[in-house]
Amino acid sequence: MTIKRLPSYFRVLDELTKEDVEIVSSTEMGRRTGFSSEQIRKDLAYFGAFGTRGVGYNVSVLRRRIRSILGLDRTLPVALVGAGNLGRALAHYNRNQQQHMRITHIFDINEEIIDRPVAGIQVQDAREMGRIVADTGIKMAIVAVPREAAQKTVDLLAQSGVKAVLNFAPVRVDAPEEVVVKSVDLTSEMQSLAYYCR
Amino acid sequence: MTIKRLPSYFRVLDELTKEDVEIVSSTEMGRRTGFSSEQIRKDLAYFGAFGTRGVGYNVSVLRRRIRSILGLDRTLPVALVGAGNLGRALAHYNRNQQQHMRITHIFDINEEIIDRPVAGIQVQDAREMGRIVADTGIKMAIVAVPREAAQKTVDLLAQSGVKAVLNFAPVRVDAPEEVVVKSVDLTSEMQSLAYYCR
DNA sequence: AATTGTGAAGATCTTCACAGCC
DNA sequence: GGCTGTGAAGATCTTCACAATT
Repeated sequence: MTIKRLPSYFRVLDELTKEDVEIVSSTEMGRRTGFSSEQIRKDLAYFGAFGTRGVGYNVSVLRRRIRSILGLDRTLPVALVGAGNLGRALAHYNRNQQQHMRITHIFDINEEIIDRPVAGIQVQDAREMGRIVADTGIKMAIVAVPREAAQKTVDLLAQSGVKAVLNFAPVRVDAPEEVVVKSVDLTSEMQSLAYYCR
Repeated sequence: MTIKRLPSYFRVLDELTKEDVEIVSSTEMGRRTGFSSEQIRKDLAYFGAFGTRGVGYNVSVLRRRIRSILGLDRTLPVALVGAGNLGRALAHYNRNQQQHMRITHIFDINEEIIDRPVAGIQVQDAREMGRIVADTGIKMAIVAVPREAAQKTVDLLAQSGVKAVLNFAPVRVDAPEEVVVKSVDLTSEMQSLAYYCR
């Protein structure tokens, strides 16, 4: 709900920081994010009132606050499971993007790519994943394995202490209540868009 | 709303077809998709009643009906714009997946990859995109360009007759009312998941 | 004068509950 | 007896409208 929109606000606040803007109104944030100004005020008020009536929001204060709410004030280590086409693309993408979260471990079962580097990270044997993830205390994982392997992968990750999973396998996966799974199914997205192509 | 869920139903119906199941209840569909049975019945009833009371839904009839609603009874040609890491991964992914929609054109502005093949398709010069998309009547496009180029890319696609866009650039893009844009922002997805990692 | 924060109204989406049909 | 189709109730999400504050 609100959490889903915070990253948009965060991105806009980054833009505004680069533009040396110090104060921003909910209306201007709305113009840049596509959400309504009331929505934005409600969202921000939900975590405590950060604005000044008659003035607006202090960009740097609000940015830091959202960063802290999202837990991005410390760089978050991420495990990537599956180094096929999609997994490798995600690894490269992540390397070129962010500082707030970084893929630090990559796992696969394919003998041919184990020990080889992908985006500067050595691929590790997926059979050791449980131990390594638990030992390093990794809390977030990206699953880019074939659909048949997805449920077992998520089971193992959950068991190893992972709290959030971004799943790219086109299948529904169950997880214990304390683990959040967000699925991105590219085939489904495209199929639903096909509806609008007549 | 309903449209978003149809691809899940479609996938389950494919599974059931492979398992030689002829009749399925909304309860069983719910078990497999994670949606409630009432939800599923409402969704299906919205497009006309396909079930038989006391019995269930005929798998092959329902599958064909959903395929037709989504417009996937003819293979849909798709243009991919941007052949960087992500674009190339999407091209390979699409080649290995589906028959219902196929990437038939790839465009980029990088001279070094124009005319080279990606996933068996020759990359074309993005400066010719408008003409080619309009001439071939392509209605769906995947945008995997840098954020700075996203809005102009969508503008050109919309102008060339595209009706649906799957956008991977991490930025809000505006489009005319008759064009549907669905954005998948991997950074945003990960950032909102970070919230659950404490 | 401008802009936030928020209760109330409105819209949308989901679940409940059961009549209707096989 | 079992399952669909659906109006009504409930829940959730969004917008409206305005008092509070600078």
